[in-house]
Amino acid sequence: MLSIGEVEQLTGLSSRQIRYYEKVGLIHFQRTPGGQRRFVKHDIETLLRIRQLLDEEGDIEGVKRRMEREQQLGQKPLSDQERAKLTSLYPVSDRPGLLRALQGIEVPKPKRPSK
DNA sequence: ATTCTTACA
DNA sequence: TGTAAGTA
Repeated sequence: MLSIGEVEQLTGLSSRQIRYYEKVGLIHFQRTPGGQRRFVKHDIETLLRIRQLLDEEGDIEGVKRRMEREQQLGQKPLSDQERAKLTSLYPVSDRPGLLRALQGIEVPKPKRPSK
């Protein structure tokens, strides 16, 4: 599971935007007992999708309508091509890491110097 | 050090 | 949307 800080770093979205999308009901996240948000692969995809739709639609309502319609039609797994497009719309700090995260590969996090 | 919510130049 | 404030 990823923290909001890691998701910011990974997607280039601000924590403000992430929390706002949740606030308006476009997405919801799991919470730790302490109330902190926890993110999984699918959340990353959805967050990037929201930003993409927001650009196309202009407002939150437009995004909501399109997301509802997609739900009714059923979601399909992202192709490598769609993944590439989704991650190249905006600058991200670690695109290779983002691509791996979207494919479910564990992204190594900087840890304590063990040597 | 991080994250969370609320409020506002 | 950014950011400051006061917590957990």
